[in-house]
Amino acid sequence: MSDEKAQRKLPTLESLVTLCKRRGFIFQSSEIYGGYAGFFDYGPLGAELKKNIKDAWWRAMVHERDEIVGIDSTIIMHPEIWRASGHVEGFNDPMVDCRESKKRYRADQLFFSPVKVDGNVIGYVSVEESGTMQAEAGEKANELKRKQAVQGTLEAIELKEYTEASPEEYALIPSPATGKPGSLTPPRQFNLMFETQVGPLADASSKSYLRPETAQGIFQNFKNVVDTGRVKIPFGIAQIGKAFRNEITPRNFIFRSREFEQMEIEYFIDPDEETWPRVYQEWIETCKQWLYSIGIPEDMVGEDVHPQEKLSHYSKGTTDLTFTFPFGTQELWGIACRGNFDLGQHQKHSGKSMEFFDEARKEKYIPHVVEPSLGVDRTLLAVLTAAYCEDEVPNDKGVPETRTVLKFHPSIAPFKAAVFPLLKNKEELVGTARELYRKLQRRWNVAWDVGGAIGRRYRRQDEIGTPFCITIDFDTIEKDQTVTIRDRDTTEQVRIHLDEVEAWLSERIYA
RNA sequence: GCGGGCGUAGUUUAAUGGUAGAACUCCAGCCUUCCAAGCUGGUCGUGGGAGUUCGAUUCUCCCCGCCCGCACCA
Repeated sequence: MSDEKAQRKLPTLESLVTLCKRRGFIFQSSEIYGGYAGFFDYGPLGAELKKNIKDAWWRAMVHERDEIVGIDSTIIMHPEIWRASGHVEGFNDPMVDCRESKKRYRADQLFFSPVKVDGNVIGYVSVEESGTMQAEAGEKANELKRKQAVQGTLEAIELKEYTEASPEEYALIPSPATGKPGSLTPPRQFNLMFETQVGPLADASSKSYLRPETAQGIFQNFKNVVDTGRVKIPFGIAQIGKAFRNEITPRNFIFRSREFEQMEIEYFIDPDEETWPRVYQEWIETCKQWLYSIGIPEDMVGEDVHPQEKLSHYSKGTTDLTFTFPFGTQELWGIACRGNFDLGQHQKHSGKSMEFFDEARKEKYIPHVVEPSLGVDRTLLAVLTAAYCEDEVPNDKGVPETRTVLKFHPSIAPFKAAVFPLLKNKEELVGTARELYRKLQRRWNVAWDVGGAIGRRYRRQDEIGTPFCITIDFDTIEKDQTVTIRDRDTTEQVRIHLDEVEAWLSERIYA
């Protein structure tokens, strides 16, 4: 496995961006107006690919499972939902910049204290939040006293959050990085939720938000699904939809954008302590298997288990499935055990019971939840990264030429097959090819190409990841009704009878 | 948000204070019996805005976007 990984040649991000533009997968949004950072549009092929990924997920997670149902909730929801979920608070981290060291701190993780000697303030110290920050601050205070050669008794350091500093103190508090006062900015708000207003009057009471995650649409409908969906614990609710985050720095193409699409499941389970670890592990495995099923190689997928101390207070465990992107190994799929935090919060804020009556146990409880959360755009980028391949194929003169191929799994390829008449100026070839094309089109998205030499058409299809190219030649119409089917990855051809094409494709597309 | 670099057609690139040129791609036609062949023709460009100038793609400023690093990522 590690050998395979070492040999795998990752494409550069640039080569992916260029190909996506050239072949109509992904365009920068608002390009004719100079672009708009953090927003991307999907072109004809990208839209197909994205839809195929979503369909594959929905089929595997909803249709092929008895205990998961789907919903489709609104993007704009009651603003109280975001207070209950913690996003109004948590998405509003005040940040502090150090002008000198160019470092940035979260204001609630930066602490300061005046240094007092015999009741006189001789200066300030600051430290970053840590287990040893009290001792650290004490040392810095001692040093300050020594430097200033002040005599007297150093008073106890009382650390306070930087957010509690007064405007006058901002100028006196040193940066932890430089130790010099006056280089820190006041705390500034970074609101990561997009705001909007509902109704034509823009005032405080009309303020609303574009959802920063689809999950709350699920929690918010928990009672509705329980009351109407004939579900029993354990069961899941799935949703695919757009979400919006005002990222400070959108980067890495579609990896982190401001408008993106999520595929999320909230999987509701028994709150006892035995259930969640088992379900959690099952989900990690299920998610991995699904990634493999759409053609993502096992050696490009990793696990990042969050250490206990980094978990939020309500979380019992979080594991990220990671992927080796051109810009590094990054989070793809987050699987989190969120306990009953979300439903509990909504019960508290809405005043409506979120309890579930468990027939088997004859008791009521707020279910706990395991949340596998996956980004559609990130998955698409992972698929592109894994599929991109440059190899060498001899041209008609036998000279090797570079060939760019997207080796998509047939089930998600934008076109499942392409149909060509060998020559476009022979009516019989074109007519027969057209018939086959029409027939296959009823079942799949199929490409049609008559332009230029046959080799060019093959290469074009290679670049957009069409797994099979079917060519109608003179044998088809004059001899035995056979066609050639050329394989994208090997460039090898087989001849099969015209009537067998559909079954032949079907076997390989759904394999 | 900070620092650095960059911005000429879809792509790669040339040139200039005075008509922006090419190759490949793409489109059309001819030709072509299986891997980007050939011939003919065609479309498409100086990121946007101000300023200096008789004249700016070129010089200056602002904005936008992209890339790299830092920071951020509930």
